[in-house]
Amino acid sequence: MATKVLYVEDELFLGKIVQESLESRGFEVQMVGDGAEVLAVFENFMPDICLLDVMLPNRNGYELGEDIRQRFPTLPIIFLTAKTQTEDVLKGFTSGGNDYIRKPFSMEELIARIHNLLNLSGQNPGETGGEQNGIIHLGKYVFDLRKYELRFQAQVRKLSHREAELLKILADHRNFTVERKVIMLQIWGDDSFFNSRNLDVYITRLRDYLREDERVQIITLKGVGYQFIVD
Amino acid sequence: MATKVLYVEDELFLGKIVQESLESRGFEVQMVGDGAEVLAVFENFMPDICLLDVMLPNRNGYELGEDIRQRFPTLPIIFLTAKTQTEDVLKGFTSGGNDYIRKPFSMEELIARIHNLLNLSGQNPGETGGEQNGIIHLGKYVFDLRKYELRFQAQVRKLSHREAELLKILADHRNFTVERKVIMLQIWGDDSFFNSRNLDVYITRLRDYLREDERVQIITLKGVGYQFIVD
DNA sequence: TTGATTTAAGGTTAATAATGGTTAAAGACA
DNA sequence: TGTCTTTAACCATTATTAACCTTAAATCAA
Repeated sequence: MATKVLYVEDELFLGKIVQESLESRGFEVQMVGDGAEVLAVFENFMPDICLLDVMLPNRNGYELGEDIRQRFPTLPIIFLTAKTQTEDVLKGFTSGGNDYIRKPFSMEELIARIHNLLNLSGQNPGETGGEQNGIIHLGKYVFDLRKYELRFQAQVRKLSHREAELLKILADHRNFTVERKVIMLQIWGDDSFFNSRNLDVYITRLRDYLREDERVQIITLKGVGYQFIVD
Repeated sequence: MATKVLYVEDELFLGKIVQESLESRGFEVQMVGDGAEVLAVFENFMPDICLLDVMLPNRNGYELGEDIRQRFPTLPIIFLTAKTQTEDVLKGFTSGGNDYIRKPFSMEELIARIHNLLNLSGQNPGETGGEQNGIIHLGKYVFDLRKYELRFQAQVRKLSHREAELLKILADHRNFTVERKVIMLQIWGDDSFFNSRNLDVYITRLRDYLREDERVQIITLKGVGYQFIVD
């Protein structure tokens, strides 16, 4: 499922360029030219993230941001500010959005910031952590489900079947508790393994593989199971 | 008015468990065991959200999802996928639902995702204080619920599962009274522990951990419970 | 009513039990 | 053979129990 972007922009020419550029990267973009129409759009387009130009014809972008924030408290918002905006306005908006970008901006920067925000609010649904075509983003790591590869920067580590199974289960439930017995049943499917130390061995290995990014952690809930934390 | 959930599930045993669990949290649940009957149900039960098992006897859950989506474009849909589902099927469903959860899932996760999609705010009562993204500020301390970390200035203390559970209960009720038996039931869930000194041991530990800021205190109400005071 | 005494609840610390972590070696499989 | 999985042995951490100590409320005597 593509990440949905609501993009509020009155300069249609710039808007089209940004929209197409985002779409070419796999985002689903809904562009709105008039600030007054925005809240109506939410009726049939629930975005994963909002991009708001602060200079809008009918309403101030910051006000709009506050309205959105009130209705959807966890929805990430990025403000786009013209470089003529004064610092005072910037200061004033500290309450509102999650990020802002000065125009003119590069698409690289915009996309990086979108990814950043979507990865940070880790409890959003599904692919917020980034699953697409069997690719799961886990902090600075990339886990390729099909190839059983765990990539970090330039290095690629081939995972074994068991390693991959376990990592997949953890990743599927990231930021939630997975009971030990659930993992056991899913991987070994057998009660007789319940006193084996097998799972522990693989947990140790994954922790070792994931050591480079401390925002990725496997937390033990003794007597219960594990929690795979990904910021 | 209770949130209405339409739950399509052919495994009746699992279904009953999930249904009762949801009902115990205040949801109104209509369970349907046969995919072919689903659209008829909408005649007299208009849900706020749909839970669809993708492996159904008469129809594919994804098809069903598309039908529902067509008739009710904004109705949130969560797919429940069995572990045997292949990745291809997952890829195929990109058009459909708003979220998916792999079986087996925890009720916590299911409920969190339902809340998330419906934008229902706090599933935990009493978090009016400074909680955001699982971060609770307690005087000069910062308690990270997800990472089980208690931070004070530069130092970070990893909490164990029990320590974190207890601190969370106290923090959720900060500046109010929590009865001893409430804590006991929530953490140990068992009357037989009522004469154990277990809770006292953990209270001692938390007091020790929280010693640095005297505006944070755990006060004993003898014969009743505790009061977690945070200025 | 006041202060001493009793008593039950909780505090503290150490010991024990249970669970998980780590590492290496043995077994299984291709 | 070489790689992956499992087992085993040992270590570390966490949870629970136990023993003993402290405190606050309740009771009782004057």
